[in-house]
Amino acid sequence: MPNATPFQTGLRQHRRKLTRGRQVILDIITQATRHLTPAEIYRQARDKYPQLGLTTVYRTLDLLVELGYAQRVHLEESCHSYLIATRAHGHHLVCSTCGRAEEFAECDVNALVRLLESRTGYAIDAHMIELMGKCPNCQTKLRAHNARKK
Amino acid sequence: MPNATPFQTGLRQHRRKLTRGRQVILDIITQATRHLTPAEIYRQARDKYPQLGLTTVYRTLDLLVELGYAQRVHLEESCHSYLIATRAHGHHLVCSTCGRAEEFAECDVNALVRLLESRTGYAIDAHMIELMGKCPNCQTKLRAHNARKK
DNA sequence: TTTGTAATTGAAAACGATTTTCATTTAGAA
DNA sequence: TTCTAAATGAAAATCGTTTTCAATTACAAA
Ligand SMILES: [Mn+2]
Ligand SMILES: [Mn+2]
Ligand SMILES: [Zn+2]
Ligand SMILES: [Zn+2]
Repeated sequence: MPNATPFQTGLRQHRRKLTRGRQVILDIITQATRHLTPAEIYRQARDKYPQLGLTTVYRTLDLLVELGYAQRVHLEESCHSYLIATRAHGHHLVCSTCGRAEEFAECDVNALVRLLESRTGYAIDAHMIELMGKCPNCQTKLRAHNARKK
Repeated sequence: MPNATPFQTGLRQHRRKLTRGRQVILDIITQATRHLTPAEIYRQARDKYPQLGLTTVYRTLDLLVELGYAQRVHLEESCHSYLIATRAHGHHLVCSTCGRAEEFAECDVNALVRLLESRTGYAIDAHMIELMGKCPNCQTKLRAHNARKK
């Protein structure tokens, strides 16, 4: 099997199949210079492959992320949770198990901002920094749970 | 008018009214140690104020964010756009006008992570960093547009 | 206190994004 | 070529959010 693409190889390793829809979708996000929503990808994909279903677009994007061929971008709008505001400029450290959150103000992005502005020409005016982990409580519970299981 | 709360004062300054629903919602997120979705807030609020509508919860949260009494947290799940993955560990600088994105790998969070781990006891295992700004193209267009308007 | 009015409300419907279901098709190993 | 697990598309269900609208309410002004 000569000339297998990395995508073909990756799929085979995970016992997944290469289909026309998957190839078309990967091609689209490969060529894009901007982030695309599932609906946008669906519209573009149907030009090349009209019978493609939107469901398959969602499933394929999940697969591409899982296999590392695509990544998600988080945008400002929609799908939020809310926390009381205690500082003007706050970022959060959120427990991925229970949702508990600690606020922090330290964020030293100036050096990074300057570097990227000169590299890309963008005028950077905002940033989003969030850290995820396990809170002390959840760590304790998890340890107890693991001990019991042993 | 003695003893006005900061919330009452803030509302009056913006010519908004203090209602029972608004007070209940602010109380809930004030007492919470975790982030809460609109649906979660709605459920809790109805214990204290059964006739409250979910619509009002959404409207109130927008208001609280606008006035600076609440802030939004972005979570891992739902509401994404997608980009091709070109690096194992990539963050993005996204143009807020056209959506164009540049990937970058520099992210120096180790010092921050250590500081916060010792301060909070969390075991930090992930982070989300995204920068927003205007790409060179959009800056040019914007400048041209402003010049024409003058 | 009463009045006037803009702000606010809740119910219902509309909306948009995402997921589930299920019968059918298909990629690719054997 | 055969066989089967994987994948598919259409439709319906589900979920979060917004819009609409007539009724209510907070509160400034009289
Ligand atoms: Mn910051
Ligand atoms: Mn990083
Ligand atoms: Zn926790
Ligand atoms: Zn742009």
